[in-house]
Amino acid sequence: MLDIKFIRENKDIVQAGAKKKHVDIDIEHLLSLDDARLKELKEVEELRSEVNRVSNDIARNQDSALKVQLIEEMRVVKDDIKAKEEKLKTITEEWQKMMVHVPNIPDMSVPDGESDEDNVEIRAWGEKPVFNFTPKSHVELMENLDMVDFERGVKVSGFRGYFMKNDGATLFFALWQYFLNYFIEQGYTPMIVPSLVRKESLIGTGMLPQSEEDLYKVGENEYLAGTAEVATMGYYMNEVLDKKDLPKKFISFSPCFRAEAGKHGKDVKGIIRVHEFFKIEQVILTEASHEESVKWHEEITAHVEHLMQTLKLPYRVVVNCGGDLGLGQVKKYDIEAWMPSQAKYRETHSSSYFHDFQTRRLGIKYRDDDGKLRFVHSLNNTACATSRLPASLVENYQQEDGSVIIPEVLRKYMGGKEVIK
RNA sequence: GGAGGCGUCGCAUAGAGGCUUAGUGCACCUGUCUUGAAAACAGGAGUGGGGCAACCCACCGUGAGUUCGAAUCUCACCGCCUCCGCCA
Repeated sequence: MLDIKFIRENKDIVQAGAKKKHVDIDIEHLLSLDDARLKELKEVEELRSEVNRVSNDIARNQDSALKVQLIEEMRVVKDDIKAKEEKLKTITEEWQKMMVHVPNIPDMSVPDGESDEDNVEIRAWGEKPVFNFTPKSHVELMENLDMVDFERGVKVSGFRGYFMKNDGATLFFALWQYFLNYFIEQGYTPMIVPSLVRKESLIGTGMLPQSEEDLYKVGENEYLAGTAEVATMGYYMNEVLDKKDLPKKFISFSPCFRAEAGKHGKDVKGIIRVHEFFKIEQVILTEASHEESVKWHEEITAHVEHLMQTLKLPYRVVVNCGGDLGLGQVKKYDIEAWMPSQAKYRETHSSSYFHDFQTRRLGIKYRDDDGKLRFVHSLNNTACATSRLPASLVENYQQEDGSVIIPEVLRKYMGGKEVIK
């Protein structure tokens, strides 16, 4: 959510930002709606003020005939208030509906473009492996090594269901351990967070109302979150933090659920696109400064790049174009790991910053040195998404006989094992 | 699941339709005093919104309602506590 005052003072910038994100919204109309809202608000407040004043007079006055007269007068004013309040409510609801659809303004450095096709590579790392045989897909490799069972996964869980087993299961655990330990060393607070969340955190993070179809709804008010970001951001909802405690750095683990509506034909095979997976997520809350946000954005991206390098997985970093940004995102990098069987990079991490877009909705503030309350800035980046990361890993580390070498850094978490065969 | 009790300004408490647009204590900020601090004394101080301003409006878990007037009464919801049951 943007501040209405900010929108008012920067309507051209906000409108241009929406255009860059390919979001269709009429800021001029929002502002005329706001004018109407303020006009009604003023009228209602003036009437309420009158009622307050006269009510006090009634209480203090001893003349009972005058009291009766005043009460009668107030009865009329009250009806007037009721009618005006009704009107104000209607306008305010329409205003709010529009406000939650106003996108955050993308950074100057975000390239123009419509979809992920238009994202721009800014750097690539690692030697893509050269095979003197045709590389197998992670599906074939994992099934042959009995690391995964899709058939029974579908039997039990439905479309896109899967069981991880044997070295497939321990590989997940190994990655979690390795990533978690690294981030704890970096001063992050480890958390296991709920996936079952109420609406507030989803609206607060900007997942609702736009992306309702991507979520599983499991109750009147409860949904299954698609990322640990949701509950982690909800953690400090409606709280005031101490500036000296900033930045807050969380490394959060949770199951993640994605309905993947409208993507039935995409990535049907394998564990690239599934309805249920696990994720370790970085979440940062920092003071309200663009420079701080940019600094942390580079840092949370660098952490992941470092880990990819220690795993010796070839990857590239792209800067997402305007059309591929979420509603609240100012700028986003995707880190894409090399998938030999597809001969292309696939997104494994997504690193973004939001300024105070999320925290304004969630009510997460801190008291600044000048004594003013400000909304903190928020950022997040994937640390480790299992299943996508292990899918890339087995493909890059495969050998001609179908076995998979375990990256050195993970071996200690897999009982010293060097090869899955 | 059953039965009771309770959600008040950072914390702790008072308040039970109009001397409460919320009192008191602790903590906090500013003075006086002091070499400095502590103590004492005096004053200040919540959040959001509107207005150039004086000032006005809203907020006592959330949302509806009764009333000229609601922290206070009614209803629903959310949460917490105690006991019982069930499960681990």
